[in-house]
Amino acid sequence: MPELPEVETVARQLVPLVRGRTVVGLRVLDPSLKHGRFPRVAGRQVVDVTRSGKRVLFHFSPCASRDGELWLAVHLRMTGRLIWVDESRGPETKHLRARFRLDRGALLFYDTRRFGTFRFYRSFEDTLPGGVDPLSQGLNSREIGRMIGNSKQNIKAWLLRQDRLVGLGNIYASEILFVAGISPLREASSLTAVEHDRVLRATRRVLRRAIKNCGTTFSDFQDTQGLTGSYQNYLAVYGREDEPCPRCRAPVVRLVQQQRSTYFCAQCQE
DNA sequence: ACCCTCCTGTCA
DNA sequence: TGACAGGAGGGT
Repeated sequence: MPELPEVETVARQLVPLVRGRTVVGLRVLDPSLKHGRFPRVAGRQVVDVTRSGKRVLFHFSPCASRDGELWLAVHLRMTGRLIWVDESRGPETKHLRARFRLDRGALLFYDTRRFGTFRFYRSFEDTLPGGVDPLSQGLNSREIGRMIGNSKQNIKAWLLRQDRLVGLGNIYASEILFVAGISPLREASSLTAVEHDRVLRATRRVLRRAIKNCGTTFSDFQDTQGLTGSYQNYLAVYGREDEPCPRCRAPVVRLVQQQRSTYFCAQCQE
């Protein structure tokens, strides 16, 4: 469940569960999730859990007698899930890829498709994503226009880039363009200043509402600690091919851009 | 600025 | 059996 609102939801839900606890150990069951060097994490405390782009960022205190602080970025990709269990007895082991044991309880990482990654960092600066968080203060529509520049990409593909805006994925890109009333087929550089403003406003409106609803959850598994979003009930166009557009009742169109589905209303979005 | 691939599962 | 799935890095 991996776009900005889902990752934000995961991070927020983990804070009260793991903050202040001491790590007993980390066991990696699937070596392919390891990226970069893996320092020793046992004995450190979890200082905080936040979101960095689409990654869940764990901040660890220094070890008693070792070097400095440590950060771990967990990227859930398509199917990664972080599940908290109080008793480590008898949890589901299918697709279990890593296990964090804390002083009480454990944090389990499940990932069916095994695209997820763990990456450790020695400094906070190194964890910073390449793009701008769309919910960050200070971002304005002029900056959107500047980032788009003369990009020849279609605006849907541009929104999916993580080196400009971070956090948008396939669901929210379609939803944002619907709210903004802009066709996903438009060349990014063709957007006007007014449309840059509509894109930014739509982005923030959609993301905030999705976060308020704990994100979008398709599969009907319920995560141990209530990681079940409800925003799927509010999706205007995503996954709704041939259903009536909520604004004009014309059938929602599905098309493929960059090998990924895009949904939009050909009547309302120009 | 694309297309493919990584991996596993589900559904028509 | 083939299309498709919330992602992104690598190659052309």
